[in-house]
Formats: sequence, structure tokens, C-alpha cells
Amino acid sequence: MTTRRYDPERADRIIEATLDLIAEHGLAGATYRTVADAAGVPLGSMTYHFPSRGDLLFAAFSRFADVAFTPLDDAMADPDEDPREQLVRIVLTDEGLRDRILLAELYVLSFREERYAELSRDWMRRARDAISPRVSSVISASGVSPAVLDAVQEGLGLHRYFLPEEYPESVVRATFDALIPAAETHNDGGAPA
Amino acid sequence: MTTRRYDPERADRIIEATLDLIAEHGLAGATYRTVADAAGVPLGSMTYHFPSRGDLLFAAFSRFADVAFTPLDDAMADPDEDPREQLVRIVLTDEGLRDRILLAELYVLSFREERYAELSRDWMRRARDAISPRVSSVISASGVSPAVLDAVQEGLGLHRYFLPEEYPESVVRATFDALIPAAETHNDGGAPA
Amino acid sequence: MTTRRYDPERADRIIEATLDLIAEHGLAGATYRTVADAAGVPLGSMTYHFPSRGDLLFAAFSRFADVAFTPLDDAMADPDEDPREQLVRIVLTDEGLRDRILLAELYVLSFREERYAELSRDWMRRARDAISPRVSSVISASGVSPAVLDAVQEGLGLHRYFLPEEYPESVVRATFDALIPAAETHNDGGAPA
Amino acid sequence: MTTRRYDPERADRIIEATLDLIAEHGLAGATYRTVADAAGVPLGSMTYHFPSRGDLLFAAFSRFADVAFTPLDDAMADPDEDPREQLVRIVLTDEGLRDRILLAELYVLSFREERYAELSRDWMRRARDAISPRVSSVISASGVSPAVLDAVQEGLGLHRYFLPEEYPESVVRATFDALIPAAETHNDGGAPA
DNA sequence: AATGAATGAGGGTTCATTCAT
DNA sequence: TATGAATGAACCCTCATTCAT
Repeated sequence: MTTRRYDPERADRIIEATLDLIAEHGLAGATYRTVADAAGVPLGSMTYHFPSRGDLLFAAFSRFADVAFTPLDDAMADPDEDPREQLVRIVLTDEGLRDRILLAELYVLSFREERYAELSRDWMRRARDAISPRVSSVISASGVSPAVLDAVQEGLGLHRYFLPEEYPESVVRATFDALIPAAETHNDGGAPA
Repeated sequence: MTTRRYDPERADRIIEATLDLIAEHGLAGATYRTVADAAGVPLGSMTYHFPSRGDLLFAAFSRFADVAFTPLDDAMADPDEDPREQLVRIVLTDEGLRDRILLAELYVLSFREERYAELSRDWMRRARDAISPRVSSVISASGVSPAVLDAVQEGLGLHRYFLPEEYPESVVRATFDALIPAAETHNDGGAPA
Repeated sequence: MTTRRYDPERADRIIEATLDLIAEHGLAGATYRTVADAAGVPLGSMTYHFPSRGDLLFAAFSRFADVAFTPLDDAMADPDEDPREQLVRIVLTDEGLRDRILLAELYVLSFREERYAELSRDWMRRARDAISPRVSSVISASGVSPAVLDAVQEGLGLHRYFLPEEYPESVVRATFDALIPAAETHNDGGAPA
Repeated sequence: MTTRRYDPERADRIIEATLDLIAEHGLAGATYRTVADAAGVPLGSMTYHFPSRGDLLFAAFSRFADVAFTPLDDAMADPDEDPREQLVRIVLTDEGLRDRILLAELYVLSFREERYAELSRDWMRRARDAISPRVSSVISASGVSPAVLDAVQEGLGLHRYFLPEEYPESVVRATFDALIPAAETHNDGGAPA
């Protein structure tokens, strides 16, 4: 007896399942049917919540761009941590693969649909805004901007994922050292070696 | 009707059409049918040349990674040009959208299939090798590697595509200036102040 | 029975919208959803007023057969007009397309469901009754009946709709002239044949 | 004409099944699935032969309009039979229900799509051409045309199907007697007065 | 070597209808 | 009394792939 119940969290579960499937099997792997199965929702209900597959996909990526874990948000949150070191840590970490994949899918979509491009811009602006307060005073003179640091972090992270030996910790640190002047004059006196 | 006994150009045309379709409509837009139409080949012949769609797609991206225009190849070829300026120019250019899209698609596939990851690595190594001879002597001391410059160039280029106002020429140049020491004649080993 | 809050206006609007949609897009174009939208009624209310789609459709055609404009009703109403000329006029007119379409749809349904056939009979009887008082005295001797005139009018009207050049005014008039002896209301007393 | 590898019988069977289903269950009853079942063809093959359902339906009605049994063709074929009596017989017959239903469906479609309207016109012209050689010399003076006789026959036949008691043989004969002057070969078709 | 014909599987989507509220 | 939420069934159609020739 499957009773029809009011299930307000259902849309959320569907979106979550959609992102999981996209991350695991790609866009083509997230069909109404596979998502319905993964979310434990009848197929016929899918179009009630998301009238078209395009709606579902866009809702999923909107959620991703809005809510998904952004490494920079956390890394930049702690005022006691050196932002340079945090950027190095982000590039070196092996975590966040799911988000990296979803971001790659988002970029692909962004080349083709403006609404996805806007999502990408939101993501980028958010990363920039997370970095900015921690480094703006330091880099303002050099001409390098917070946005650059995000782009560099992303480029390094992606390349390192495929060619880790090319981007050992020393190289990554050297890169950010070159882009961010020594920042000890700000709040703590701990000079970075 | 004339039967083609051997048509070596046909496979090429198919691959070219495949890449065009992927760039324009995404992976899902490149089906046996759409490719056959675009290449002017009978549908029934597709599986003769490429037994499965996976084969076709991989052949297409192999071609892309092997033959496609890599901005760095040309930019680094001229020994009279300052490689720093060339990197700046590459990031600022609006050309090469097709390749940028195909590269984004390639990355997505690379997260899921090792053979595509190897293609990505080929691409990255090739870019690195194009940059290396022009800058290695200059940056060897700083710890920044040619591969880093490629990763940075790619990160900046992608971000600039979506947020051009964040990456004006001055910012891009400042970035490479910070990463690549003044590259005047490398006669003296004097580190830049 | 307790007091019922039956809302005739809403049911009317629904029926009207149903007929409009059928006329414009065919039976398949009149779904619960399209009708609900067109009538400005919540989808969930549709089955309240019309428990099944069959009920809705039958209610709509019942209304059509009962209330809809029948060209003959008006044409035969004026005792000063020659019924022959009125029949000619009806066949020649380009108006009433909506009703013609709905009637065609009704016939289709009538072949398959007795209740619709009864509706068609009602329609036909009504037309016959509109014609009858105006011509019965004249045609009683010839063997041609008022019902025949309706059938002829309908056949001519339908054919003329698709092949107007085959049924110019002169031909239509000649047809009714042949079927209806010269009107008796005039002075000539010479009965033909 | 000779033995073909390409087998048109299958397309024929599909079309035949389509017409059967339409006649029996209406347009909505002829889906890819029901037709495939009725024709003994895999569902996946349907779109190979008829890429869209619209194509299938139009092909079916084209066949109908082109090949289907037209009562008039047979009735008018025999030069020894009085065309007036043949028209009477056609109206009175209870046969040909399938064609009558399909014709009704065709009219409905014809109101909405020009290509179907053209099919209807073909049908009408063909009926006219079947009648014409048998009666044109006789009715030429009266102003009544062969096309009129077809329209009248159709109108009477349709009405009689639903209201047989209104159209007994005597009435039908009287109608055609009035429209077609005594047409024996010895009569010169003088004025009706 | 090459391809027209064919098809099982699955895709997105619509819809009449049910049911809890 | 109404109706938003929900869904099983079916719909049209696409597609990668097979196969006979």
C-alpha cells in the first residue's frame, strides 16, 4: 500500500540524487528514470516537481552553485590561517572530487546556455569574494586580483588532478608565493619560513 | 551507383564532423545519425568505420588531443616574442572557443574514463613542452614550473571567458609578471629584486 | 438533498472552453489540463465537476447539440423570407465554421457511441423541425421531405467548404429549385407537372 | 515490380492495420503500439517505416482516399444501370460503414490540415468524375451538377444512417427524381415544367 | 568493403485519475 | 466543497547496434 504522502523534502531529494548521478555517470546518466529510482520517487512524479528534464538539471546545478561546498569558503573563513597556505592546501587536497566533476559539467553547460553561464559566474564571484578580504590589502599594489587567485587555484587544482607529479607542494607554494607578497605585516608576525 | 572501395578521407570526415557536433551541441548531440548526416555518410557505414559510439567518440577526442590547434604551440614558436606577452595574449584572445569547449568536454570524460584522462595528460604535457624551452631558464630559480604557467593560463582563460571584466589586460599581465621574472637576456643570474 | 453549492457558471465556462478547444485543436486537444487552463479552473477541480473526461466531453457535445447555433433555426424563423433562398444562403455562407467542425467531430463520435448518435439525431430532428413548417405544404406532393432538405443542405455545405468552385450560387439554387416547387405564397397558381 | 529485397508489404500491412484501428477505435486508438501489434510488427520498426505518427496517419488516409472502395465507382460503372437507381441504392445500403467512418475522420482532419483537405478534395472529385459521364447530358439544362449529386448522396447517406425512418426508399427516390430529369435514352431531357 | 533494413531498449513527456486535506 | 499533490500507464520518438546482402 503505497500511500500518497505529502513530502515537501521530495524535491530536495530529487535534486540531491540528480547531482549524485551526474557526478557519477555524467549528464546522460541522470535521466528521469535513474533519478526517480535513486530518489525513491515514482517516475510519474518527476515531471510534477520538475516539468522538464531541463528544469531538473538546471535546478540541480542551481543548487550546486548555491549550496555546494566551496573549498574556498571554508579555507578562507579562519582568520588565523595564512590565506596563501590555505590556497596551497586546496590545490593539494584530493578531496572534493565530486564538486570538481560537477563544476566541469557546469562549465560545459555554461558554454551552451546563458543561464548556466550565469551560474558559473555566481560561483566565480563567490570564490573571489571569499578570497578578497584576506588578501586584497596585500596584493593591491601588485596588480594581481583576488579573482586571479581563484582562477590560478582552479587551474592548478585541475591540472594537478591529472598530473600530480607536475605540481608538487613546493611548486604550488612557489606559485602562490610569487602571486601573494609576504603577508606578515598584517596581523600576525609569523613569517613563513 | 559508384561504390567506394576505399575512402581514407571518410574516417577523417566522420571524425571532423563528430568534433564539430560535440562543440556545437554537446556530446549528446553527436549520435551516429547526426554525425552520419553531417559527414555525408550512410548511417549503416558508421559502425563499419567505428564499431561502437564509444570508439567514435574516443577517436574524435584522440584526434583533438593530437592534432587540434593548441594556442600555446603557435604562441611559443616565435623566439622573437616575449613568452610572457604571448601568454598574456593567449588569455586575452577571444578565439579558440571551439577548442575550449572541446577541452571542457574532454575534461568531463577524463574524470570518468582513464583513456580520456590520458588524452588530457597528453594535451597538458604538450602545452608544458611548448612553454618550457622559452621560460625554463628564467623561472628555474623561482620554483614556478612551465606546467604551472600552462595551468595558470588555462585557469585565467576560462575565468576570463565568463567574467571578462575581472581579468583586464593589466591584471593578466601582472599575473604573469609575478610568475615570470623579468625575462631580459638571461645573461646575468641576478635575481629580480 | 442538502444545500448544494453547485456553481453553474463554472461548469458553463468549462464546457464552453471544452468546445472551443475541440473546435480549434480537435478532441485530443481538449484534455483536463488544457480545458482547466482555458477556463481558468484548477486542474484538481475538473474531476469534481466532470468526474471523467468522457463525462466532460459528452457534456460539451450535449450542450453543443442543445444550445449551439443552428443556421437553420434563424434562417427559417423569418416568415417573410423564401425558405428556398434561405437554404441557398446557408449553403453559401462562410460562417459557422466552428459549428461545422464540432458537428464533424460529433459525427465521428456518433459512429462509436450510441449516446452521441442520439445527440446527432437530436440535431437532425431539430433542423428538420425548423424547415418543416415552411415547406411541408409545398413539397408534400413531391415525396421530398423537410429532412431531405436538411441532409441536402448539409451535404452541399460540407462539399462547398472544400470545393467552392463546384458549388456556385447558381448550382446551389438550381438544386433547391428542383427540390422545392415554386413557393405557393405568390400569385401564380400553376403547379409544376 | 519484380521480387524486391525491400519489402513494401510491411508498410502496406501497417497502413491497413492503421485504417482498421482508426475505423474501429478512432484516431486516438491508432497509436504506434496498437498499430504495431495489429500489423505484427515490432514497435521499433514503426518509426523506420513512418518516421512520425503524423506520417503514418497521413499515409493511411492517403491510401484510403486513393484506394479505398468508393461505392460510386462501382455503382456508376455499369452502363446498363440507371444512375438514378444506383444513387438510390447507395444511399439505402447499409454497407460501407468502415469507409463512412474513415471519411468522417478524414473530414475532421481536413478542417485542420490542408494536406488532408486536399485528400478530401481528391475524394470528392473522384466521386464527381464517376457520376458525371452518366448524368451530365441529362442534367446539364437544369443547373444541377454531378458534384451536387455526390454531395446529396453523401448528405442523405449520412443522415439516413442515423435516422433511417426519415429516409425511406420512396423519399430517397423522390429526391433523385427531382434532381435528375427522367433520364431514359429516349427522352431528350426537356424542361421540367 | 559497405550499407539499407530492422529492432530492443530506453528516452522525455503527457495525461486521466486518485486522494488527502 | 474544492483542490494541490501525486502517479501508473501509455505515448511518440531516438538511438546504438545487428544483420543480410
